[in-house]
Amino acid sequence: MNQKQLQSEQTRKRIADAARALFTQKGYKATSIEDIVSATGSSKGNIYYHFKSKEGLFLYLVEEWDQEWTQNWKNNVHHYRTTAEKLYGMAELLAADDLNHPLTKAADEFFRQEEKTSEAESRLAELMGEHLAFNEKLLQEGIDSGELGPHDAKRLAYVLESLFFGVSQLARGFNRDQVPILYRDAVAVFLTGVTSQKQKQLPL
Amino acid sequence: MNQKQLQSEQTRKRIADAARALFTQKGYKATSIEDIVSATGSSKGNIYYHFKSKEGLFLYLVEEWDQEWTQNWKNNVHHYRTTAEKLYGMAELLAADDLNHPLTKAADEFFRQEEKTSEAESRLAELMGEHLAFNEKLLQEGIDSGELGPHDAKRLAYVLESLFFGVSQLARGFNRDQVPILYRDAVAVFLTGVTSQKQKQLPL
DNA sequence: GTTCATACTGAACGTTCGTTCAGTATTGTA
DNA sequence: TACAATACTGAACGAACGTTCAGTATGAAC
Repeated sequence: MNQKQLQSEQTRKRIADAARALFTQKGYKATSIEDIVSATGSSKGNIYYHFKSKEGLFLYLVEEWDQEWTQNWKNNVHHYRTTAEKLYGMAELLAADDLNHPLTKAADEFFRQEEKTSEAESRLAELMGEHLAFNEKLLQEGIDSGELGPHDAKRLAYVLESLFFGVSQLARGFNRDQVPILYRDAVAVFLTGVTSQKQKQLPL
Repeated sequence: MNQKQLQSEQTRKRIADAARALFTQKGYKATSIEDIVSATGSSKGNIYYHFKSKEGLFLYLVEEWDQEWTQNWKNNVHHYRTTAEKLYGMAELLAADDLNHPLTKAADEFFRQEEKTSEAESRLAELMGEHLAFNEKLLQEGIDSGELGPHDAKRLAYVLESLFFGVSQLARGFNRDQVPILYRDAVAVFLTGVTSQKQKQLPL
């Protein structure tokens, strides 16, 4: 790779990283291109050289989040045996990222505003669906193995998603060391709520 | 009361109601004064005659939400005996209001944007604190009576708040009849998670 | 019927926003 | 060194925003 190509890629990354932090902090609408200019030192035009539009930049970030999260999970999943361990693992990973939940947060705001490309709309819906399917699969495995009670995995997936989403929102106002505690509390309550009667020895 | 005063009050209410629906649907920033003008038929100037500013209007709505919720709760609380019933009751009330959670939703977005009066900021923080205190008190009663296990009520209050907040967000994309199901599922999981071992007969 | 406070209008304002583009700098290529 | 492609700049744009205000309509008070 060229020096030029390398530098270009670094610039692209610098913009993406700054935008990611800003979107997470301030939300989609409240983050302006000017904010990103200030945070990066790049010019306005340069941002539009690297990304098609504000929406395109956001969509790129969401895809990136999704991939990072998937990768991160794959790297760690072999540490966990039971569903309980997996859920606590998820909580830990989510708490560690200060950007928290990869999809549902800024995406939610973006989702409900009217003006957006139908391409962006459908892609986001797709990712959201995949994410819920991931939750459902994890829970279904726990149910099948008898670790969790005979619940409806699809409905539980919504509850779990709600819980994690809510925690990630509430955690924004917390001190850094309180965040993992809230995540763990949440998972503990959830797990006790769904674990089968036969095996009620929870970790922690 | 005069005919004029009455009509003025009706106009004020018409503006407030429309604004409430719009803020809930689209969020704070994405709702423009022009949107409210379109929804009410009132003029821009008239909105500023009745309310100090967009922020003032929003703050008024939050106070109104808070009062309505408190009143609604007081009207219904005598139907519920146990903590479990109270939580299911809360879920039902929240699900019934399509505006859902009175404080945490649009307020969260409003909260994290920088430009806002310090008056608005502190008032919002105050209301949020009261709301968490309400959760905590309810849970503490359950713990004291032995219905719930010996948990930390303050920490549980955060978990419950997260759960309800998450559910209210996720529920936005749902069909009307699915919403109460999600709320009930959430409370069921939460309750099973926190109920003491001695009395594991849950309602539902 | 005249007076007056109240209720309301809508054009205009100053900002801020996302986006564009003509032009410049920098680097790879021949 | 000359040329071309890529990377970047920043002024300028039109649209949208929250807010203001001089002016008008309306019902209450006398």
